[in-house]
Amino acid sequence: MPKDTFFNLKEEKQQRILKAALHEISVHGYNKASVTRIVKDAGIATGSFYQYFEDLADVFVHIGHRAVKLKGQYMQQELEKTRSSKQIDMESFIRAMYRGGLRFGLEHEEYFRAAQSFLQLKDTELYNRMFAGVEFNEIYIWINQFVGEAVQRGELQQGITVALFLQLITGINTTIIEYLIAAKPGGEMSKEDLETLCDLGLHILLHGIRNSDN
Amino acid sequence: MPKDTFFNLKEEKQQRILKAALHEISVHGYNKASVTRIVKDAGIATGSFYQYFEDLADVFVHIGHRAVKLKGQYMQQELEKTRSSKQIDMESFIRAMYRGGLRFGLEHEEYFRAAQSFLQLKDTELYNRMFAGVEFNEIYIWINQFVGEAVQRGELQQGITVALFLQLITGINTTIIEYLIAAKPGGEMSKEDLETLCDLGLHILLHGIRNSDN
Amino acid sequence: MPKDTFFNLKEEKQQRILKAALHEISVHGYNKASVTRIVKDAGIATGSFYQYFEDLADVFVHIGHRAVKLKGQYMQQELEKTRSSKQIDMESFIRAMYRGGLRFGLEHEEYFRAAQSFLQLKDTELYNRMFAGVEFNEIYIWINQFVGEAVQRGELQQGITVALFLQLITGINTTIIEYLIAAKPGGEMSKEDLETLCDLGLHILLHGIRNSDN
Amino acid sequence: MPKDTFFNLKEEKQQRILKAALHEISVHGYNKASVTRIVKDAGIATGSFYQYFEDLADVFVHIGHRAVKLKGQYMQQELEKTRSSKQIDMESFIRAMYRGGLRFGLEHEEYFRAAQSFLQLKDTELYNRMFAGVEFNEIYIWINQFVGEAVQRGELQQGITVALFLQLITGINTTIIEYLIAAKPGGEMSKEDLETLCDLGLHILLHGIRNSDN
DNA sequence: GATGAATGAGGATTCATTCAT
DNA sequence: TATGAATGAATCCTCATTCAT
Repeated sequence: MPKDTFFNLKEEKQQRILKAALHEISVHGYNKASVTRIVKDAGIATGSFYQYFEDLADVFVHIGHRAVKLKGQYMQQELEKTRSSKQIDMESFIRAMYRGGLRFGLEHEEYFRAAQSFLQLKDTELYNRMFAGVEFNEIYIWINQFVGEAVQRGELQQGITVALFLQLITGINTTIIEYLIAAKPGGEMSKEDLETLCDLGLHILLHGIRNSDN
Repeated sequence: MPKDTFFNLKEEKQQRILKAALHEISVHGYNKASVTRIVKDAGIATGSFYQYFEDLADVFVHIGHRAVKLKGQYMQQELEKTRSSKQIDMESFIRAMYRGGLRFGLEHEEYFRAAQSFLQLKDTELYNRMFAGVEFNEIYIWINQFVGEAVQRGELQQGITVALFLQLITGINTTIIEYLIAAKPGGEMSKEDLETLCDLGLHILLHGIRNSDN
Repeated sequence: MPKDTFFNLKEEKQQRILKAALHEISVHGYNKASVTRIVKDAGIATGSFYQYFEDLADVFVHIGHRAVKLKGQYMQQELEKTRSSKQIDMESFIRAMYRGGLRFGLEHEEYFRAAQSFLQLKDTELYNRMFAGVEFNEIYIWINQFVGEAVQRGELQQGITVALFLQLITGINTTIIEYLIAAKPGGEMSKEDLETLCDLGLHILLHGIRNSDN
Repeated sequence: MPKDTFFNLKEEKQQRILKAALHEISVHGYNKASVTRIVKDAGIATGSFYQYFEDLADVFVHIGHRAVKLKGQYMQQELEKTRSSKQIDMESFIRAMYRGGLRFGLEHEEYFRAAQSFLQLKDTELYNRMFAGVEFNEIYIWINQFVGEAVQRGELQQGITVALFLQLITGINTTIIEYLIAAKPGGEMSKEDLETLCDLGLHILLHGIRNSDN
């Protein structure tokens, strides 16, 4: 966790530094990220960096936590749009998870990239440090509960667990986001097409990849 | 591309070197891969390495190509199982793509890991070098054609392109493989459960994540 | 020399700071001593440190001076035990020098360690700064005079100068102290053995290392 | 221990590097020694240094071992001068130890300084690494045996152990050497005075510091 | 006087790549 | 062709010292 000295900084400076660090990971990945570039980008001295953070891993874990939290907020927002009715049905739930994840990825490409990089760390000590306790965030607890019950009631395909459920949604999510990002540079995809594409992922989650109208 | 000197080596030595390089990427990821470790593992001199390859990227691109080719073979095999009838229907096709990819990942975990690492490189010069021309492999040409036609006939969900179609299959594939690999150490999953899980991915591709029997 | 600001501090705070600095040198040696650790240990701010002292060397010189002065006091005390008779003979004198030094080292291990560290600095600018003027302390003036006269009267081995005389006593002293300190942890040496050992150094100074009874 | 790559170097280069490292320690002490200065002084690349040695400590341990060995040789030489008679008496033995140590210090001032620096490390892991096994050198085994027997026969002052015996000789030795080195710059001490001074230490070891003719 | 954030030169160490043998 | 020593820029990180508050 960042040291107190970091949190004592003026908000603007904190943001500047985090932005530089986030940018660094999103571009070079966690493994090739460089303190030197971060401090140059943030306009601070090398020594300062180490007065704010224990080491490189420290900032990254912090950024990871922010990413998880932020994505959680996006998902929560989407959930709230539907929660007018007390009971939330599975389809609405999946839609909220998916849409939240999608908006998060599209509106925060750098966080999305960083998160992708972190996921590569699987099985490392840092990965555990990063995601330890994360599942105990408000929203994630709720998700766990909801999906867990659905699994028990047999509302989901045989074999799906809570973990796998989320991974599948995230997987489709990621695929669509990557595709959209890749498409952007060459022609700025029309609003319509974008909308179609977003719905596509959701549709696949709900009905499979085939067009069953056929 | 590896230099001629590499291909002139005895088959066994070539394999030894590639195996070492593959192992290195699969363990440390492309970014942290080290020439030093590779040559030590392969039992060759540092200098020799540079007589076989332009540089580190060179081996990696080569390995990437092998991975793509190998995966293509797995998919082809699956296709051939169904191709008894001249006409192949969409469901059989999807099943073949999916099963091929799944078997590839499970039987060649190191290639799978390496490939995951390469996918992280998106937008880099190396990524382009790696995947340039790949789509012109025999099987991939055929896939392109088949899917292309299906898209035009509207057999797939609105908005799906050839590229996206493959990415989606690969995405689900990857999610399932990761899940299986992660599950292994803690309890050796029964044959049955494994089978169920494999089918699950396929089912999702075909019918969505919900249990529509409900 | 410490700045006035230092001497204006409450006695207790001065002591706290000096104690921290002394501890630091005694543990890490002059070369690896760290301002950071000192201020943390003393419970003051980094900036304060530089309001009290010119720099790190400044505290150290100060501590060195205190060590010299303190050791002088121990020697003086021992001298006074014998000075009942106006005339002090050479043997009594040597005994006093030796015993004073020994007690100083054993009762103030940290000062002893620090002093050892300082002696390593020979030929450096700091060393000169440290020991410049030291010989003009009350007791040292007297010693100089006494030994000087003894040298002139030929009461000491040919070739001995005042400086060498003191260095030799200190040398034996140090050897014995180091030996005692090293012996402590493994078995708590009996009072008797300790006494024997202390006398041993003195005996060597007076009669050589051999047992001349033989 | 230095790596093979180091010992494979041309003798001249090995010497150049060791000389640079030795010089570095003798001037700055072990604690402030800098790889950068060493490589610059030796005229090699930073990277090369780490192809020869594990790390800084590695060279230093090596140099320490050389110092111990070299000093042993000096003592052995002196012993051999006397060993015409089969039996060697205690006085001749002490003289040999003392003279050997003295010549070593005077003819190899840098090794002497380095050794002084190493002795400061007492109680550190490096110290143990440095001196582990050293006592098992040919000459030191012999010394141990000889002194051990003398102690048992009561030929030495009550309370002296083998370890203490050597420390005392070394202590006097060091004092004299330091004094001589300090005296040099201001006037190059006459051959005679130097001789006198050397004998002085020996005399003290044998008969104490007083002139007992008086 | 007191504080503690800011600084940046300097520390050890790594590693892809070259090159002489 | 095979070798492995040589290179040096780049890595992360430390720490005495300054300075604005």
